[in-house]
Amino acid sequence: MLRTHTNGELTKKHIKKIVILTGWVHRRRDHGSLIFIDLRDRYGLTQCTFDPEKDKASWQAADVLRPEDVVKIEGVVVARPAEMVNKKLATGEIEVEGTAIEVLSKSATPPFEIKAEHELQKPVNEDLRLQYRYLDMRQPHMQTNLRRRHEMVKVMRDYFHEEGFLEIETPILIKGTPEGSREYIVPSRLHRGKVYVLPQSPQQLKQLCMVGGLDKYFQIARCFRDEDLRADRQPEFTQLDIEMSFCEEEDIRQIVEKLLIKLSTKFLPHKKIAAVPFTRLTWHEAMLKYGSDKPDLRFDLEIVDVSDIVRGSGFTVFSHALANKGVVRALTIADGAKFSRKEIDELAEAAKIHGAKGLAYIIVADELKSPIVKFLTDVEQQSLLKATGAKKGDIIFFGADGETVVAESLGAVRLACADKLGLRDPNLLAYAWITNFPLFVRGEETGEIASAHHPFTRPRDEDLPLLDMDPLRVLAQQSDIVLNGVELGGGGMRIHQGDLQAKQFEILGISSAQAQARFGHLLEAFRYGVPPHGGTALGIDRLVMLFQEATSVRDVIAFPKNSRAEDTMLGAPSDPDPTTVKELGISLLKKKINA
RNA sequence: GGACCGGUAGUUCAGUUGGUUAGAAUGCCGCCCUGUCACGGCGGAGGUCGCGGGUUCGAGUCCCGUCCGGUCCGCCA
Repeated sequence: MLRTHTNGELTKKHIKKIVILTGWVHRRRDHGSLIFIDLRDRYGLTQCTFDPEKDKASWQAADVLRPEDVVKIEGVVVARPAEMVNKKLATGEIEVEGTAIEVLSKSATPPFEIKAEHELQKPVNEDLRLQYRYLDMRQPHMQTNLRRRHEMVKVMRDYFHEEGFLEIETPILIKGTPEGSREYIVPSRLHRGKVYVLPQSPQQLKQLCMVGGLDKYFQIARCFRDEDLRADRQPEFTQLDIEMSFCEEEDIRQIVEKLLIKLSTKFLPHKKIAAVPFTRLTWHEAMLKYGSDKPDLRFDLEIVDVSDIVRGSGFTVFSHALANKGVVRALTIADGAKFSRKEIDELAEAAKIHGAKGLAYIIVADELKSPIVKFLTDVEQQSLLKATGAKKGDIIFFGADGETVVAESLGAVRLACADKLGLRDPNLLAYAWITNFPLFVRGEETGEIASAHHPFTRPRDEDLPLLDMDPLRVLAQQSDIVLNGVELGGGGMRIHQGDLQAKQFEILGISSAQAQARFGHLLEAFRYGVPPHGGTALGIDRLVMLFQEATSVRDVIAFPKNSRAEDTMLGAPSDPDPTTVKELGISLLKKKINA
């Protein structure tokens, strides 16, 4: 190594030692004759001093150093006088009296300043950060995030190894299935006019690993989805993917729960896990009480159904919604009576984003204050107060519409109120299992039945008879794990019988010929002895994001894409090379589609 | 595909009711300074106010369009 020590390790123990340090010039403080250079690397900062009376040559070299120059500094470790100790630095008790400087690489003035951990910093524009990601990575929060990510993944690997899992790599070039999210395709030179597809998840391959007798599989798996992005969604992302044989759904939850507790106590010892074992809610309960399949359970604020109370109500918004097979639900916010008119309008906007036409409310004071109270009978008013448990000082919000709109809009109002009231405790880890997901949903646009998760999800055994009668009522052996209102991942039991799998394809409107074409490999594999199996996948980017209190997964990914799925640093995606396009036979692809 | 917020110096931002030469901090450059650590002092350079059009005697400011960035909805088996 070019250095004897890093910039984070010198202490009083090293005094009088001759050392060689390397790193970036973080800052230069020039006192006319005496010059201070803060030398920075991943490990910390070390102050180096250059005194013309002690060493003229190195002092002259220090005089022309600029921030971000990469240098090698030789010198002797000396104690700082007591009054000059810097308590903000791990190396603050010493400094290095420089005797020689070698400039390894000069730096141009960077487009933004690199700040140290203890320095105030305002974040610069993210597109600039992404364009100069290699500079942004020098910032302490990025260094911390990426280091913590590594440490968390290390814990996962060690954990699953100890639990008897094998880390198996599945291919990135695979075959597509038109089910599910949009896929990235990769044209093939050897097979002109044909394409590989990048996996949205290794789902089928890990199931085939179970057929292959690997028993317990895990992978830190890169997944690709060509969908629009969000703060917590990237087109390529990493999931902790696991699958096990001869298990039941509870075994999967146990293994994940144990890991999450381990990670939480190791990396967030100052935070409290809200409930161990983790809270469990059925999907129906979650949607009713919290208006979300990923509820933030750091606070209560529950929604109740009041349809029966206002069924005959003179308030037409309520009665019309109920007449149209909708529901009326109420969300009571303790201390919400203090909301201003403006705040209530903001909450109504939050409801409208999710399809609500408005947001009726009642403020509970000495009397009920509300634009709608005149439409409600005394009996209705008293029943509503009883059903909601609202007390003086509270506000009750109402949603009246189709069930989904009411749930989601009141769910959004619930979260917005929690923000306004500061109820989202940053030191609480509210993990929750959302269980018993529906197996199927009706597609909003197509009106056809579609898988809620994926077509390999196993129905609950007791719901098997419903498959023929009323498939939308079938619940799945499927649960999601949620942390503080963010979906970390989900999984459950898979179908391991060919006939049940075939039936499920049929319900999904996939003909046996189509099923054979798309999933023939799976159906064929299911003929040769399949262990009952199940598994799950956790979003590693999201998990690290939450642990680091980052506001975006981009802050825990070394080289993320921007919100338009571009890498502005590399300039990807880019125009293809014409020769390559010819070789790949992309025009053939077009012809095939037109044919 | 849609809604909202933003785009002014390298960076982070301010810019009043439309009014003279568009400011601050920081960074950058130069000079001074031997104990600073976000060093300090003095001086300097640095701007197509995203772009195009319009209204006006006059536009960073108002209007229309457009591009770019971000957040959200749709979408994400």
